[in-house]
Amino acid sequence: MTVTTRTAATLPLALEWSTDNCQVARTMAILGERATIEVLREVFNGVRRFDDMHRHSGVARQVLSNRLAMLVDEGILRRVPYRPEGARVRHEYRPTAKGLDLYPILTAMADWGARYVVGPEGAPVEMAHRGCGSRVHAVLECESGHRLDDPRDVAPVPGPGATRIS
Amino acid sequence: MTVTTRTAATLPLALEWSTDNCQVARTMAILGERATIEVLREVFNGVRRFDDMHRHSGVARQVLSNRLAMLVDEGILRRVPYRPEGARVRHEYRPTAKGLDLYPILTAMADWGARYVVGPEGAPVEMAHRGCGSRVHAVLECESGHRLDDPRDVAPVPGPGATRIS
DNA sequence: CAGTATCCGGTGCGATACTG
DNA sequence: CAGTATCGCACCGGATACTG
Repeated sequence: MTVTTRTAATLPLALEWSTDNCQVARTMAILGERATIEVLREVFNGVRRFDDMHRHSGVARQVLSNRLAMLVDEGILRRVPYRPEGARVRHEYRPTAKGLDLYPILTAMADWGARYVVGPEGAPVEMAHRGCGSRVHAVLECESGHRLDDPRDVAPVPGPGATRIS
Repeated sequence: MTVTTRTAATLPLALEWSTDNCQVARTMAILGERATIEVLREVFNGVRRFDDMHRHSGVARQVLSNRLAMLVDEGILRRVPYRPEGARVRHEYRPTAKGLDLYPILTAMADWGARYVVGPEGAPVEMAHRGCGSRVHAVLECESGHRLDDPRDVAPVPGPGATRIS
């Protein structure tokens, strides 16, 4: 036994389970590149056209092009054609439902970052409730309705897609 | 005006605000590398010794060494010496409070990944409430007590650390 | 305005070998 | 067992130039 302590004896040990195809790692594989998170921030902030994103974020055009294509390919953004009056057709990038569902992830990162990685001047960005204007945070809740304020009450367990290691 | 639509007129336009030092990007800079998330998963799963992590995760020794040092340096993990009886002193890596506070991020990613990036066999990993065993999810809640089930009710706004552009 | 083509540098990561 | 040293490749990302 190499693992020293486990709080609950019913929780299986990680060493007995494969972590291949872990959905957290897969999610990070999509979001983890630096340019990707910059592109997403622009889109969620309402900046949706190529050149505006380029100027505002500073991401190189080639990289921006690559990331936008990848995010469209993943179904996180979609290209929407529109026509400014008197001009030819243009495209803008908007989040899909799958893209909007990234908000809990971005909010959780904004919360953690605000607490641990920003200086005394405060966080550059916050999440707000459109309805009432209050700040929004990501909180943990279990399906029995308990709210988990202490992260030590959480533990990863193998899901239905886990595979046992010999 | 290059931005096409905004739901609430009170929300400032992103183009007027610098996104430098955004805490989401900074957080991603720490967590975004592939090996980092693998290391964190091992630690949160209770695998805390170097060689166990190496064998179980498949991360190369040099990379594992680098990531562990970085995470200790960031205050997310700490090295804890211990002595198995009859052996010389060893070290294990444990999450700090700052590290445990990553749970909302990891849970939000597990939720999103389970919905969008895993096959029909189901998610390999889930989060559980130690107290009652129920599955744990990350939900959005505002400081006025509203629960936000629709991510379209969220909008990023400049925080106290934001700086106006010219 | 909205990209693509091409080149190049930095580095994340894997593999192998070595140390206390 | 728990790392460090070294090598090499792949790839992300920046800069410049070109196209419809």
